Amino acid sequence: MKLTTKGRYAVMALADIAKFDRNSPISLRDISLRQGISLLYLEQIFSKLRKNEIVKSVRGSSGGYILTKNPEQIKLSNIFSAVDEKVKTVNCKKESKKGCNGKSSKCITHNLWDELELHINDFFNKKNLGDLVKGKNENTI
Amino acid sequence: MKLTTKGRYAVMALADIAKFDRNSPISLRDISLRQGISLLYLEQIFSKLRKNEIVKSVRGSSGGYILTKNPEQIKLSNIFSAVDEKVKTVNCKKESKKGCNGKSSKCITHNLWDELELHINDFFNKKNLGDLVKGKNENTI
DNA sequence: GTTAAACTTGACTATTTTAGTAAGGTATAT
DNA sequence: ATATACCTTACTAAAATAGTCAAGTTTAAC
Ligand code: FES
Ligand code: FES
Repeated sequence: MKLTTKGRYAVMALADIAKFDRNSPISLRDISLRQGISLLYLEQIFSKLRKNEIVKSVRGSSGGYILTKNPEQIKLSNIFSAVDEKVKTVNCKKESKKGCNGKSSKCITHNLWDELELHINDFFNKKNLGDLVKGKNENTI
Repeated sequence: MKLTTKGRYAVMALADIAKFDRNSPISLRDISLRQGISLLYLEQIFSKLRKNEIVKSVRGSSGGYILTKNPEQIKLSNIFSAVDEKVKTVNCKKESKKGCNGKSSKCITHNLWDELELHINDFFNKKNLGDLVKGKNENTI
C-alpha cells in the first residue's frame, strides 16, 4: 500500500508554487530544480492539473504556472483526483452487487475495505495546500 | 494508492477461519474454494502467517490451520506486518536526516505523508478480526 | 504399513503498473 | 526574430504484483 510519485510530485510541486507570490508565474524548470523532479515528468503532471483547473498557465518567456485559487481552497483530494491518484482498497466494482470473488454477494471483508477507503479519503479532504505552507520559516525547501 | 492482494487475501482467509469453531482446523483447500483464492497462493501467505504466529498448523489428513488467539486479539496491523503489506507514503528513508530529493533536509511534504501514514496505521491498529465476524448472520460468505 | 490428504519450501514467470524519456510540436513575452 | 516555456502523443525500462510449478515432508485414518 503505497503512494505513487504522481500524487506525491503533484503535491510537492503545488506546495512549491504556493510558497511564492501568487501573482507571478513559477516555471516548471525552477520547480524541477528545487524539488528534484524530472522536467518532462512535471509537464505531464501539470497538463492534468491545468485541465482540472488547479493551476493556470502563462506562456511565453518568464511564463509558468499560477494557482487558480488560494492554497487554503485547494484540497489534497482535488489534487489527487486531478492526477488520477486514486485510493483503491476494495477488490470488486463498487457499483456492482457482485462480490470480488464473482460470488453473488459482497465478500466478508468488503465493508472493512470500504471503511478504510473512507478513512483515507477523509484525510485528503481535510488537508489543503495552505496547511503545507503555513510554516514558511521551516528549514524545508 | 492501493491494497495488494497479499494483505487482502490474508485478512479474507483469516476471517474465514474465524467464522468457524476455534478448535477444529480449517484446510486451505476449503478456504480456497469458499473465498476464490488460489490454493498455491494461500499456501505462500499462510507460511508467513504461521511464522509470525498468527495461526498454527495441524498436519495430516483433516488438518489445516487454527488461529493462535481469539479473533478479538488479532489486529489488522498484526496480519499486515506478517505478510509484509506495509504502508509507505514517504519517499525518503525515515531514519535518515536527508530528504527524498537528496537534499540535506526533509522536503516540504514530508510531514504530511508522515501524518497520512500514522492515520492509516491507526485504522489497522483499531480493527481486529473479531470486528469482521461479529455479524455472522449477514449474507456474506 | 499404506495411503492420501494436507502442509512446506524454494524457485520461477507472466502480467501489470509505475516512472519516467523522447521527440516534435505551439504560443508569446521581450 | 527568437528564446523561453508550455503542450501532446507515443514509447519504454524497471519494478512490483500475483500468481504458478515442482518436489518435497508430515501425519491421521484405514
Ligand atoms: S472487496 Fe468488495 S466483495 Fe470483496
Ligand atoms: S518524503 Fe521525506 S523528505 Fe520528502
